[in-house]
This record gives sequence, structure tokens and C-alpha cells, in this order.
Amino acid sequence: MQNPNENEKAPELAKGYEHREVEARWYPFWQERGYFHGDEHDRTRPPFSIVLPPPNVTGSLHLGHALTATLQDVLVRWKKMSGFNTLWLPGTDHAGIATQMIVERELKKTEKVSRHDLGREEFLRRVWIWKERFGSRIGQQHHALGASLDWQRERFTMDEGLSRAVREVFVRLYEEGLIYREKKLINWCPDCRTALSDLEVEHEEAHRGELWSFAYPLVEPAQGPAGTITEIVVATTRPETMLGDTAVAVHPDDERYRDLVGRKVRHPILGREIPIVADAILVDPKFGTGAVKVTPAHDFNDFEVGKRHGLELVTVIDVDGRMNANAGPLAGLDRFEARKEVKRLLAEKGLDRGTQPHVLPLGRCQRSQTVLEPMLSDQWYVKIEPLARPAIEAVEQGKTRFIPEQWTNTYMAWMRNIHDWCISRQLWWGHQIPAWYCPDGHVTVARTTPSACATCGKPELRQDEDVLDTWFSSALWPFSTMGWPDQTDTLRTFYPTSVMETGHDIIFFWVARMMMMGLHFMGEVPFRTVYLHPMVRDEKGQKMSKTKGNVIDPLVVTEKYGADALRFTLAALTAQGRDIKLSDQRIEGYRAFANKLWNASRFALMNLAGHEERGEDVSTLAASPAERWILARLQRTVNETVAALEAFRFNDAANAVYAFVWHELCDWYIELAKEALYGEDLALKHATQAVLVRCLETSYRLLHPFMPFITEELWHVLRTQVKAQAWPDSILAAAYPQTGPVDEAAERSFGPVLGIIDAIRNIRGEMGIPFKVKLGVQAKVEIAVADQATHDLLLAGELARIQRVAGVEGVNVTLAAATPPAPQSAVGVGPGFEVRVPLAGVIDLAAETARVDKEIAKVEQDLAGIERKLQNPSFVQKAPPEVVEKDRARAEELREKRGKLDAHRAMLSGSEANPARRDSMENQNEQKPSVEVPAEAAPAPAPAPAPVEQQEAPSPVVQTAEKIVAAGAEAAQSAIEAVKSGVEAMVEKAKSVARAPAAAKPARKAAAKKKPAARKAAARKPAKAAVKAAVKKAAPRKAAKAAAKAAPKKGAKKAAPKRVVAKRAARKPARKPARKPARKPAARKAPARRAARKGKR
RNA sequence: GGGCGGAUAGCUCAGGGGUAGAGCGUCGCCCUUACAAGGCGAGGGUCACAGGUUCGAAGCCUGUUCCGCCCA
Repeated sequence: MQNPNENEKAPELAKGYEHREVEARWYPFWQERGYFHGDEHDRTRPPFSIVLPPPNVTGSLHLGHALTATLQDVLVRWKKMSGFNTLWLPGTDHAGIATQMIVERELKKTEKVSRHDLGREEFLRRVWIWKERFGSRIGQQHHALGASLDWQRERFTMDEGLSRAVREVFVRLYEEGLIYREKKLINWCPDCRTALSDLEVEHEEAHRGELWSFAYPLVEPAQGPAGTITEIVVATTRPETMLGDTAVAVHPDDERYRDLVGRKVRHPILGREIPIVADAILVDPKFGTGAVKVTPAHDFNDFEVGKRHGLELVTVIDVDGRMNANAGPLAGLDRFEARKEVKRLLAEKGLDRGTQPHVLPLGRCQRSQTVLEPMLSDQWYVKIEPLARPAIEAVEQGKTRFIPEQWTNTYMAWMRNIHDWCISRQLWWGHQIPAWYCPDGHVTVARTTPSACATCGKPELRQDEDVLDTWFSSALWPFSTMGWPDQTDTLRTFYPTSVMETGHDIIFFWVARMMMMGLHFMGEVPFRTVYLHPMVRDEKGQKMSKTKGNVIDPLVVTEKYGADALRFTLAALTAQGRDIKLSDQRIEGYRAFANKLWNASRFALMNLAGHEERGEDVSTLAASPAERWILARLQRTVNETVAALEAFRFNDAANAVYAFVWHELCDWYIELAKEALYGEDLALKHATQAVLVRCLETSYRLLHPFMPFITEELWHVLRTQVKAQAWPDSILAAAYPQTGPVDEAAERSFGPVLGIIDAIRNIRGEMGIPFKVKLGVQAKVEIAVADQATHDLLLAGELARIQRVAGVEGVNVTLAAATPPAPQSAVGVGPGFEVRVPLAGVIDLAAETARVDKEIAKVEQDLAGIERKLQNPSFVQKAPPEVVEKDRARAEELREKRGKLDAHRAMLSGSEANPARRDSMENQNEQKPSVEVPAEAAPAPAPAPAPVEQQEAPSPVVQTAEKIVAAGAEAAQSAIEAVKSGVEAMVEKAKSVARAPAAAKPARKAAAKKKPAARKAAARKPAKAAVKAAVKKAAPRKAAKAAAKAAPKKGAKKAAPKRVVAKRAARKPARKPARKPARKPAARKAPARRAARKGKR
């Protein structure tokens, strides 16, 4: 098939991403090119195979299936791109009961006939028609989801080949003595009219029923310890079963009934005599009257009692839930009507001994929710223990591992006390049991229809009418679908499968049984890894079910939001250990992500004119810091994504790419790149374009397993745009990005640039300065950086980016510890830099003071915590040296930061102390308009931050400030003119801030906190609590004192009186923080998101 | 009755000994020519409770309370 984009000359992307149009195009493209086909002859590439858990053929996929499809497709596409020979094998399950019920119901509705009216053959013909008609919907749904399934290998459990496998397995197990037929009590569904296995019973934990007591009259009165006994009272939750009672049991040690054992009671309705037996297992003498009625044919416990005491088995309920002839006068009644009738009859006879509410467990049919009936019947069983043992060992030996690991226990527990598996079902739709009976009752089990009885040779044979449990055939799925019992190349190449990915709800039904069958018939586990995904629930956390009406068709979602958005959502929510609550809101968010990616690409295309992909090594081209930085972040993202995929942490993988694309590539790099893209420096422009292309195409490849459609689309568009002939003609044929070393130096050295921008943006945001009001117009923005490298880097070009991104016009960079003080400014401080934004005339001292106080409080809190740690000798001695060193560096950084903020704060309060000065400023028009301090003019460090004592006398800082204030008066005046438009809002804000000082809010909050709790906390961790409380008050100075006062000696010491710290900071101000970045991404598990968000690197 | 899981920001949830995070929602500013499905900034946490281990606990251990699920 032709590349759908090949004809397009100059791709021009639509303004927004239109998933409908794009998603319709690519599935046929992939399929027709054979990308989905697993090659059984290819032995050069390592194989990677998954068999799709077969959905019910007549059903339609719900979101649980969508999750299955998504996760498996993520794995398969990822592995394919990583060089594996992948096979993902699709198929459907005939789903015996479910399908038969649907078709029966439909026949009843449309033709008013039952399956019995039609006869077996005709009925089955109808089911096949039904299957053909509705089976295709599942395929369509998988197409819409983008599932890269190998449709050439699609299978159906009732296919000829799979049916052959089923017969083969049945016969072999029978021959090995592992399949047998026996009359036992089974769970019977009167509605489905079939036997069920234990697993198909849903236990209703606490059904509110009632316990009804009645008296059995003794045939002959007896003497008890308390006098003559004429009756024995028993209680039951199921009165109708008394018609099948064949004993009354008491405990052998029970004094009350000792003389009664061996005697008889008379059945009040049927008249027969019933023995009284002693049974220590069944009877709890403390419960009720201590006497129990026994119905061996209708109760599992009673059945055992019957075996122990050789009791008669009387079946009174028929397959349809009605009373049979053994029920005497009640024959023909429905079991629940019979219940009422029994009570009525016994009340008439004066034997009713009352009713009381009772909570009991109740078994219901998984399929129809009907209350199940224990029923005595002939059924086929698999003797399971010999099969379970190897399946246990395989897991113990690590041949198959479960993810999440905790499922191992669940699997083991079930396997270790597993019961024989009832595999026969009284249905027509399914694999008919390959057993034939002759008139003499001999059984012949054979692969093909036998002509004569294997035992007596009689030719009149009748095949067993029952079919096999659907799970019997699906247990063979991993090898029956690959051609077994033939030894095919497909089996040789792709068995065992690599991963079994399915919901944890079918770990017993399916996973465990596949393990047993795989090991038994293939001699090898069916899969190396079992990944069990969580359940998808609605946004209220409810299980999706038809009866609740909250089932969502994936097609509806893909139509509305796009398959990519749905897939990404599901992957991003698939964390181990918790169910998924899916909401539209969430999907909308990821649709926005698709749009974001689209628009980032759109931007690139608009700025790639003339750029061609020449296969250059981008890392050598990209000498400039921003380029090196984004490439380092990209590599880190690749590493994180691949590591997460390898560990089946789908959410981590999805989030890593998401965070990179949105918060680093789009929020940061694209903005930073504009300077070069719009600029005149061709070499820089070229390098930037190359890096942009690299980032985008790598992101596409990273994302492709999650969002196949949009990435394929963009891949082609970009490929065409940059004439990248070397790129494969489908992203699915491209290589998945490879892990590699991260350029940490690039990440570190770029930190100050991001920090400076952040600082300026913060000032803007907090002071409410709109972006269109440029900063540094009258008086320049001052940036002081502490180390030469950063200084050089800024002047070499990064400064221009900062200006563009932060909206700065005039700027001045100095190599210094701090910027010159200026009271009409806001200051931002980070590791290794200080930024001063002049806001002459605009600045609101209260607002800036509040902002700085907030910042100081934060620093105080962090610093107090760290210093407390560092002052603890055992921490320094016992903690790993790296940790201690890290904390020391961090403390140093914080002290420096606080020193700078303190200095700024001190100056602000100096200005505040003389508000009149501000008014006078506006009248001093004669002054020189500039406060410019050229870089060269300030080589020496600025005056040391003011120690606290100097507040009392005019400090050097304040003196300097005063000078500058005087000098800057005119600047202030003109700045007012300049920013007039933007100011009004600021003034408003300033006023409100002035009215309600920042201190008020936290203080109120602190007051609202419950005092006892705070005190309690303080008692436990004095220093921490005190500091915390102090910070909440948002008056750092006072708070520090309060903390010192409140805390016991130890705490006070740890609270590190501000004065001392300020001095210490002043003593060594010029530490080079660039060496110790605030955040060292490598050291953190998931640094990207946080770091990106805060922009602190 | 046994087992497993969960309790972290208003909501939905990540994180699993070393500076408490995301998405959505909230608040403020902005249509800054990729994107208003957007940008910038901000606020928001006794990590259920009580003990213990540790230099250090949201995480590990013990117990308690609630909420799920599985098995009998």
C-alpha cells in the first residue's frame, strides 16, 4: 500500500489534531505491509510472542478489553521496534454458556422457539450463524484501537484445528487416568440447566435470609436428662430440602440427645422414618438446638455425612428447580414455592417452631445470578493434583514469574488446595465430549467417532451429549493456536510465549489451567511472565457491568477522544496494585497531550524551512548549552521509559514521555529555541533545527507504542519535510530509542539559565506584571552569577534566550556574589545566581516584602531541617557519607540564598521605614535617569549581606540603597509612564496586599490548627514542630525566637539562631553552587516532572 | 474463618528509608504569531491512628480502625 502521505508536497498541519481523520488512515497501511505478521521461519531475531486472551465471540469489547489490547500492543510494538520477531496472536472464545444463553434468548424472542424445539443440529447451525454475524465486531474494535494483531493467525476455539487439540487432550488425559466420570454433588444452575465448576460460583458473602425451626416427632418418645422427649427440633435456611432429609444428626457428646442416637423420627409430610445419627464433624452442639437435619442429595456437608453414615440419597429437586416426584404432595412446585408450602404444611401440623433472621452465605451462578442448587449427578472431572504439582514447581523454580509479584501467593494458595475440575456442561454449544456409550454402559473415549464399543464391540453407540467447559479449550490456547498437536514451526519459534497479559480476575480460570496444560502437553511453561493488570472501573469505582448499565464501548471513546488518547490514558493509569478508575476528564487530558504533540510538531514544521536531515550527529552539532541540555533530558527520558517498560511499569513509562514532551520540550526548549530559529546566526539555527527534529522524532518513536496513530502520522510529515530518506517508511519499522549515558554536565550547567528564568517569571507572576510589559526597559535587570562558566555561558548567547522567554529587554550580567542593592526592585535568588528586577515606581513594597518573606520562610524551614540533621553527631557518623555531603552542600546553598534574601529584605524594610521618600522621589525630576551598572564596573563582590544587628543603625546596605533611590527617581517616573497600561491591575493588587498583609493568612491558618495536636507533635519532635509552627506564622524573625523559646534546649540549639547563620553566610559568600546543583536529577527516581515543573535544575 | 491489597493535596492517584509528587480541580495574570485542547505564576499535605526499629520512617516491624477483592 502506498504511503498515504507520499503525495503531499509541503505538509501543512491543521491547527488542531483531528484524530478521526488521522486514525482512519494508518491501520490498513500497517496491515497491508505485513508489519503485524510474526515470521515463524525467522530465527535471526529473538522472538517475542503474546497470545491475546480470547474474548467471547458474541460479545463486544469493553474497556477491560481495551486495556488488554493497549498494554499488549505497547509491549508488542515496543519489542518489534527493539528488533524482536514479534507475534501477537488474536482469536475468540466460543463461550459456551454465555453464547448459548444469548442465542436461546434471541430465538425465544424472535421465533418463540426453544432450542429443544429446534433440535441440537439446527440449534447449533443457528449459533454459528450468530457467531458469524456478530463475531466481526471484536475485530473492528481491535482495529480502532490500533492493535497490531497478526490477523492471518486468528483463531477460534471451535475451529477444526483447535477442536482437534481439545479431543487430543481429552483422550490423552483419559488414557492417563487423569479424566474420569463420577456421580457427585455439583453446583447446578437451574436457570442455565448445567453443572458448573467451583470457580463459576459467586459467593454472596452475607445474604440476609432466615433460619426456620421445626420439630421432627420421634417415632417413639424417649427419656432425656430433663424428662420425656417427643420431638427433636432442627433449624434450616432451606425448608424445602426437608423433603429430601434422610437423617437427623446430633453431636455424639451431647447429653441432651445421647439416648436418641439410633432412634428414629417420622417425616411429617412424607411419613418415612428417619434415623438419628451422631456426627461430630457436622454438628456444632452450641448452635441452635444442637440437632441438624441431613439432606445428603442437596447439601455438600450433608453429602459427606451421608457417606459417613451410609445414608440414603433422595433427590427432591429437578434440573429446572422444581420439586420432583420424591417430594410427594409438593411435586411440581418451584423450589421457592415449595419452601413456603413446607412451612405452611408444618405450621398446620403444629410443628413450626419459629423463624429468626439469619445471615448466610449464598452461592449464585456467575452467569445468571441464579441461586445455585447442589445437585447429585454424573459428570466428567479432571484429576487435578498431578497436573497442579508441576505447575507449582515451575513457578517455584522461577520458570514463570508473576507481575505484580503478590499474585504468586494467590496462585500458589489456590494450586495447593485445588479440587478436581468438573469439566462437563449440560449444553449444546461447545466441544462435545468424545465419549461414547454402548447399550451395556461401557464407555469408549476416542479421537474420532468409533464404530464399535471398545469393550464389548457392540456397534450401537451413543455419544455423550454434554460438552466441555469452555475453559477446557482455552487452557490449551497458547499451543492449540499454534498448530498443536502438530509440531509446527510456529510452535518451535513462538512457544513458550513471552508474556501472558490479562486481568487478575481470571488467574484461576485461565492462567493456572494454561500452566497445567502447557506443562503437561508441551513439557514447558506456556509463558515466561504473567503480567496481571488491574480492573477497569467507572469513575465512581464501580465494576462495569451490563446490569449497572455503566459498560462503555471503546469505540464510543475512540470516536470521541481518539484511540491514542484512550490508549495513553489506560497506560498512564496502569500502576501496579490498584484498580483503574476511568473518567472522561482523564481521557480529555491526554487528548490534550496528543494535541500538544501535534502543535509542537506544527511549530517545528513552520520553522524548518531549508533544513534537511543529513544524518549528522546532533550531539556534535549542538554545542550550545540549551541544545546540550535538552538532548541530555531526552536521553534521560529514553532511559526512564525503557527501564519502566522492561519492568512493566506502564504508568511510569507513559508519564516519563509525557513529562518530557510537555514540560521540557514544549514548555522549555521550544521557547528557548525561538531565539535561534528566528535569528540570523545560520549555524546556530541549523543546529537548533537539527536538535528540534531529533527531539521530536525521538519522542514519536518513544511514544509510538502508546500512541501509534498520531506518531505514525507525524513521523511521515516530518520525514517528508526534512527529506529524511534514511528514516524507515513507517515508524513501526524504526528502531526504538536506545538507552545510553546522560550528559549530566549539560544538565547541571544549564541549571542557572532555567533558574534565572524561573526567578523572573516568579516575580512577574507574584507582582502581577503582564508579559507584554517588558522588564529592564528603564533600569536594567541585573543578573549576578557566581561562577565564570555560567557568566560566559550567558554572554555567549543564553542571555538572549532568557530575555526572550522571560520578557526582558535591558539586562546586565555581572560575575559577582550578588547584584547591587536597589530598593525599587524585586529580587530572585537561586543556586549560583541572583536576579534583580527593577520595578521603579511599580514596586509595591508590601507586595515585595511579602514575597520575599514567603521565600525566606521556605528557606528557613528547609535549612532548619537540614541543620538539625547536620548537628546531630550520630547522623554525621552513621549516615552514608554521600548523604551527609549532599546535605552539607544543600545547607550551604540555602544559607547563601537566605543571606541574599535577608539583605534584600533588610533593604526593603529600610525603605519601608521611610515611605515619604517614595513620594518625594516622584518630584525629583532632575536626577540622572540611569542606575546602570555595567558588568565590568562591578567585579568585586557586593557588600556582604547585612547582619541583623545593623538594622538598628543605618546599614551600609541601606545607605547604598538610599543613594540609588535618589539616583533612580527619574527612572521611576518614566517607568511609570512606560508601564502605565499594565500598572492598574498591579496597583489594585498592591492595595489588596497592603490591606491584608501576607502574614495574616498563614497566621490565621496557624490559629485554626488544633492546638493540642500541635503540642503533641511538638512534644514528640520539638525542633521540627517548633520550626514548622514558626514558619506558619510567616514572621521569620519572631518565629525563630519563638521556636528557640518553645523548644527544649536541644531544639533551641538546633534552630540555629539567625544571627549566627547570617554571619556565617557573610563570611563565605562566594561558594560556587554551580558545582552542586539544587537538584541532581540522576539522584532522584523521577526528577523530570518535578524538576521540569519547577524549572530548578 | 483464612489470605491479599488499599488509606498520601479538594478529587483521582504515583512514590516505597535520605529536601512530600503528578494529573484534574481552585486562585491570580495573560489571546506572548505551535497550541485557550494554550501560557505564566500561586495556593493547597499531623502521608488513617497508636506504638516500635533507625542517625533518619509516608515508606520497615507490631497492633488498631475503616474500605476493597479473593478463597473456604
